Amino acid sequence: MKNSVDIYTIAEHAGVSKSTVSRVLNNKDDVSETTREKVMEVIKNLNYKPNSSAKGLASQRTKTVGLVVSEITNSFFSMFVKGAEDKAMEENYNIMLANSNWVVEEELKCIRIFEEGRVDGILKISGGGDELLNDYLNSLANKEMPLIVVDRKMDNENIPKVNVDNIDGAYKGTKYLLGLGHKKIAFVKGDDIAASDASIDRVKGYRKALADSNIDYQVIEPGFFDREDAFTATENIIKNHPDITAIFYASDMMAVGGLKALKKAGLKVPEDISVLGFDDIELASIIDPALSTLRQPRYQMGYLGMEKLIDKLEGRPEEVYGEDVIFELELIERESTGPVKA
Amino acid sequence: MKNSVDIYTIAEHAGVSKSTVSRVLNNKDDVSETTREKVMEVIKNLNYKPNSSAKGLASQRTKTVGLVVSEITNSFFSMFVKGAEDKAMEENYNIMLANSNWVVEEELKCIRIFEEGRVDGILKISGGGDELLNDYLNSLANKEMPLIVVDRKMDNENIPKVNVDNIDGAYKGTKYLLGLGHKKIAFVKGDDIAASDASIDRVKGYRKALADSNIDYQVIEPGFFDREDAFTATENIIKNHPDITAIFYASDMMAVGGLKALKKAGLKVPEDISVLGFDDIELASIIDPALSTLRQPRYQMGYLGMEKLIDKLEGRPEEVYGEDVIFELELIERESTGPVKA
DNA sequence: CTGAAAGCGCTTACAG
DNA sequence: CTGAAAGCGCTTACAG
Repeated sequence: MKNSVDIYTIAEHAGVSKSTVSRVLNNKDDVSETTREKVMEVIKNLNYKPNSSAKGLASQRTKTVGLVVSEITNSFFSMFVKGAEDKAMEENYNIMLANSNWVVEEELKCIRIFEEGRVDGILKISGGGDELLNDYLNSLANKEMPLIVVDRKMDNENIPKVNVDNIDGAYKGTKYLLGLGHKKIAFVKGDDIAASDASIDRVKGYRKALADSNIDYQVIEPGFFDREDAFTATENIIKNHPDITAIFYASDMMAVGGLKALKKAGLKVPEDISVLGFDDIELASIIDPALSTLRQPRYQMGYLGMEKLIDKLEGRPEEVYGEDVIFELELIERESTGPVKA
Repeated sequence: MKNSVDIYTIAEHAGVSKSTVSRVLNNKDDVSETTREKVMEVIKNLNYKPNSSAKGLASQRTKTVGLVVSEITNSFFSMFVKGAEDKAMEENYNIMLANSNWVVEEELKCIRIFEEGRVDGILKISGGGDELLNDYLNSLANKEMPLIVVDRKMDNENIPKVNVDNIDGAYKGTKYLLGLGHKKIAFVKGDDIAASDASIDRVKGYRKALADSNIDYQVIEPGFFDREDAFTATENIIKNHPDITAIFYASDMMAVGGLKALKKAGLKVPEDISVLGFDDIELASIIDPALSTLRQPRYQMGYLGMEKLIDKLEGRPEEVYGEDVIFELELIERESTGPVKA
């Protein structure tokens, strides 16, 4: 069962000891230039590939991180993954992928497997707001396993977070609509129970902006972050509040459902009614009319989350990764919003 | 540097030897029921987690497979990943993810890392048609590393493949349009150089269907599998061939670009012109009008690819995984196609 | 059904 | 700057 070419083979061919080979492999600086070159040449000639299990066992580090995502099929999430992946590649870390499909049990299962020394740390992206899971994550973080959480609130100071300011984002969006002259603005919220208080915070931002402008009028319909539910929510809104001139959706996907309902009702966007989304998913710029929205820098968030994790794993000072980072949402104006009708 | 609780700790507490602990851990059948229970209990009590590096080193197997994808952000590809992931989970295999971003060098880099004993086998999804890469894959397959290729042609009998019958799919689509009474059908092809001969084969299918129906009329425009290029291609088609009544796009994403061009030109779909896509990406059913298309069973393809790989890794008989599997495309009728105008 | 022993391929103090 | 030796935490014939 012996591997054909291992570190010992290299040592023999180069006329040195295994220790020395290991040193050049790991770029230790206390090796003479001539030995290093000699060893490198043998490595190249014999096409030697270090065995990562052996390395992992001996060094107690695997140079791989675990990535937990709720749903990789959704480009909203895969954009985080891509950012994280790119950073990992840069730093020569590998990624172990776990797709939880929104199922808490699966998420736990994945994390447990990660704990089997397969992984030096874990990057968790979004995910449900389950209590059981939270407890587990907390216990993890307080123990030995480095953990970073992206796109999600967590009440644990030991877990560095990368997130977005949802209150401010919704505030900004509402203010923008107000600035366009809209006075009757409906809000289609997501799912109150869902992850990261995203929907709750967005509702807060909407309300705050209205209050700051002394506007009493407010209509909030639940769309559950679902396209079809948002379709229904939109039908309800235009039926019950025909005087409304703008609808702000807590996600682009819901806005897309809304657009369809509006079209069905014969309402033109943005001439008759303005539509504002949230997230800036790829679809937002593809759909017709292109959606105005609040952009969430998902690639950067994933990238930064991975950067923090690796900083931690590499033992860099806590100042560089310990602080939470909260990104702002950027307003993207496209075709679905316009000034209120005179 | 010793781990607090290892197999030896368990052995001590249970009053047995490490060998026995290892046996129950690996579900060997030659352990008495009483010892097994005793050991299991200790394992549970001490919350023991086996160290996968040690396991990997000793057993020469990591129970993880490498997944190479071109672009995880694209839901077309992530659907394969999800299928593969689900199957891996079922079989208790882990997934190491590598996103090549379409860059051949990165793809090679990923595969090389996988070779460092991190991975028992590789599942390659789509990807470019580079010669260098092909050679490398061939050399891999002929050596020790199990490899399965999904959504891609490869001239190597030692590499089991899971693919789709593109010629037949395009044939079917064209026949469908013909059946609707269309006689002047344009085809927007993809990228001749791209992976898997997908575009080339689809063009073949289109031509074959026309030939079988004794129709000489044929118009082929390149759209490079790109939305914007397809937009331009569509403008060219309607300008140069105003008598055309249907356009068949080699991908849904191109069809979406086409829809936009058609709308801009004031043409109604499907009243004035029918539009048929290829792939059945999520967007196809979201867009308005919903796209008729040929469905590629990506989830199943990913799932089956992983199944084959694991069958191979588990040493199951070659009959169960050695054969290539070619799926048919399924015609999905939605709103963008209709009978030709009288 | 169970244990002792060798070994998987590396890293890492320690000594020189 | 380099080598010998111990050790990382498992698995796996081998023997009984």
